[in-house]
Amino acid sequence: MSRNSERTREILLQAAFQEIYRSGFRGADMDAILAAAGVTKGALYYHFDDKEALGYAVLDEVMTTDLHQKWVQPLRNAKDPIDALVRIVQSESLKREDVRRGCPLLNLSQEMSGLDEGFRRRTARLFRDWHDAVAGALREGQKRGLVRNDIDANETATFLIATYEGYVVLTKNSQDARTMQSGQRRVSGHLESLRPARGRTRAAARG
Amino acid sequence: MSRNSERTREILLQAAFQEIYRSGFRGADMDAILAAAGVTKGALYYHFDDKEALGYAVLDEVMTTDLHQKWVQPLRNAKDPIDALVRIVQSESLKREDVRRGCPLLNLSQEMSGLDEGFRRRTARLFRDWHDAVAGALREGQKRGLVRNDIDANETATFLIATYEGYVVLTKNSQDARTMQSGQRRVSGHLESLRPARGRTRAAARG
DNA sequence: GAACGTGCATACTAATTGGTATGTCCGCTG
DNA sequence: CAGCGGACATACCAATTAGTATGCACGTTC
Repeated sequence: MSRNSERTREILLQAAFQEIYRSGFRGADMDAILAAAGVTKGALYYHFDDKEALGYAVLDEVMTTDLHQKWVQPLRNAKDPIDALVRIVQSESLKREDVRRGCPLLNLSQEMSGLDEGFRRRTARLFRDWHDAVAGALREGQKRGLVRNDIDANETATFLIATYEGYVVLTKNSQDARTMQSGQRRVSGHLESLRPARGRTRAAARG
Repeated sequence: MSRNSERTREILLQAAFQEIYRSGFRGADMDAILAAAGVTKGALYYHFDDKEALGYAVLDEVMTTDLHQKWVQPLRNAKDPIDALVRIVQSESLKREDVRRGCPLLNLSQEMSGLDEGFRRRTARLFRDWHDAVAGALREGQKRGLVRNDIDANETATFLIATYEGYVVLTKNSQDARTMQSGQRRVSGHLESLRPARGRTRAAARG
């Protein structure tokens, strides 16, 4: 039954993602993953060579998919990129559990990027995908006159992601959703400031 | 020999800080700390009850001191708070090793704040000290006409720290100092924009 | 100078945990 | 229907590592 095999693998990946999200990669307990997945070690080590390979697969498959669903796809062909960005930022969950656990990508990057080059390359790729989705949307908006032309799309995308993630970090620490709300207002406000000055002005000072 | 006792304790704290900075708290190897400190287990467990107590002491003493030296003291009685803030931001090390390891406080907060309330309270206290130092400097600058009055010192301080730390996170992941340089320009630029509009404004950020 | 407590060294314990070796069910193929 | 390999389950191993038990040097005190 090769079909159940794929299903088992997927269940393991999801369980591994949750466990890693809870405890970090090094703190993730293989037995806890197995218990959550409802399988045993034989199944896990049949599908994955070792813990590292499982972690890599979680990044390559689960977290890549989540990032694309949350950021890449909504920005691709968005009617107005700034509207779309504001919508995504405002949709950030403020539930206690989500606030306390923070951003899965940030967590994993922060924990592993200095220790394991395989993890670093993968998290870097996801951050780049994220950055490229935002920067591409901004550039597309510039072409269509929806975004000011005097800003650098790449630098602005990095700034937006840095600020956003910075607030996620502070919120995870304070465990106070108001920190994140403040961040949402700030980032949304900055996004609004990227709209072209309605009326005239096409050539502003280039920073 | 009570004097050597204090010295041993301090050496242990410094070694523990370095090891935790390298490997995280849970990844920190007690034996590695002992080797670096040049003492043995008897000494460590004489001064600290367990690993958790050692971690708490590192936060309460080593990291608190570092934060105060880098942020709190330079901002206390600074001639111009914005000048002082820009100076601190620009002084961030761009050396490969420092870039790769990121911010000690952020690392520890990120790793432990969701898992251990003792760690969370301590990192939250440090973030609050940091925030209060920045916000206090901004408020003092407002009183003295060196900072715009139409900004909220608390919200601005949180924004500055979030953005700064966000760039640190991205830099740690990309391992490219240019990311941090971009962040320094952005944060410095924002700091300059906080000066009161007085006649001509908009001093450019120093490259 | 003998007792004593501080400050530390050494050797050991025990639990956690990633990984392996082996067995087995079962559907498919020849 | 024989047997063969894919897809697991079970039991075990071995290394790491936080923590403990004990011993001892040495200066201080009475």
